[in-house]
Amino acid sequence: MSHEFQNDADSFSGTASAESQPYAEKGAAPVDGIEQFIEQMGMSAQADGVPRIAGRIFGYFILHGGPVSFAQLARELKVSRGSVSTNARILSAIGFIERVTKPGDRQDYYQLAASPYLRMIEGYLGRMRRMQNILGQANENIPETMTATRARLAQMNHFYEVAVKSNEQLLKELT
Amino acid sequence: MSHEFQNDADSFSGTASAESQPYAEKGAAPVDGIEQFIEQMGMSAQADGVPRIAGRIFGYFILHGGPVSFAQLARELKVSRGSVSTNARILSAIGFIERVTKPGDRQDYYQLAASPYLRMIEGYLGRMRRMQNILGQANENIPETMTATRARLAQMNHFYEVAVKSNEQLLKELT
DNA sequence: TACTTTGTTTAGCTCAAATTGAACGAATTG
DNA sequence: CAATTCGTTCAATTTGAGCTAAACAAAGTA
Repeated sequence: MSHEFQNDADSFSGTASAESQPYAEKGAAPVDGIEQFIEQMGMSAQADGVPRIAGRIFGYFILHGGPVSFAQLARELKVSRGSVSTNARILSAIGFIERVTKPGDRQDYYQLAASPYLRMIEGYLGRMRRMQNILGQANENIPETMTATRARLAQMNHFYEVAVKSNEQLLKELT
Repeated sequence: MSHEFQNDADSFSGTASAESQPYAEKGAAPVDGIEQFIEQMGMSAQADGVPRIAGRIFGYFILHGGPVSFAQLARELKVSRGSVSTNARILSAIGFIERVTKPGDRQDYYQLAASPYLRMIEGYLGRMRRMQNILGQANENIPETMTATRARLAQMNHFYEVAVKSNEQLLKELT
């Protein structure tokens, strides 16, 4: 096995090994670091406008890393297959996780992407450039006569230019 | 007047000066750069998980800058006083706008804050530190034996450390 | 004191997005 | 070919948040 996750290599919670469920029972509060982390990632995601389940899945992969089957995700996170389907697709579209195949296994497997954090920065950059776009339009459409307004827009644009450069730099550093 | 906004110094849309309403009539699409910018800021905010009206108010202030009365905001953006109340409070809590008073005037006035963009970065920093917090907890609660997991968490933490430093640097640059 | 103006708060409506569950099609296996 | 298994999709439900309108409190003004 490529990772040393618990004695049960296929599962956090040992669902496969019968009765004992050290955490994640019912709708109870997180009972240990694992559950807690996953849950916090969910909350965090939600706060950032991302579906909570996507956050939980991402959290799960940060902890687990290695290839995890679609079914296992649904089982361990206790969500419907539908949710796993959509949210895993979201995550892999962003580039946080990626699909992998196991020869002779029909199931879908996912694993943590190589550098999910770079994608995070790329996300920021995307939003900033979108803002610069809006500013560009404003610059075209707002009359010359409104000099103070145009000055503020220019200032705002300047901010984004510096910020974009800074994050591009950061991206390089982390590569 | 401290700003050269249209001939009507108190209003974008000249509501005060009777019938003409060059833009912003009914629920119609934006008809010029001003309206368009405000609306795009609203959409942008919404996409970032911020109430749309907060975004529109912020957009309004980027364009207008100067002290604007509470009532005027509600009137020109065509939103309820309740919405103005809550959203202006949000924006001033973040530090994007600030309340000012006019002697002998009971109304609330708001104006664009001195450096709203710095606050934006501070916002990023806050979220990143919150993530580092979560990672700190995980580091405490996750058993030593799960070395690969802990390695991934450490890597994640490293990312945030670098990112935080980078943004602190950016903050300095812009000050 | 009655009346107006101003901002906040609260209850309720609306709307969008998340999540589920079931139906479905594709692939596999017996 | 039946019977499973798997992932996607779609309809329905739930949830939550934004927004409004109305009630309200505070602070003038007549």
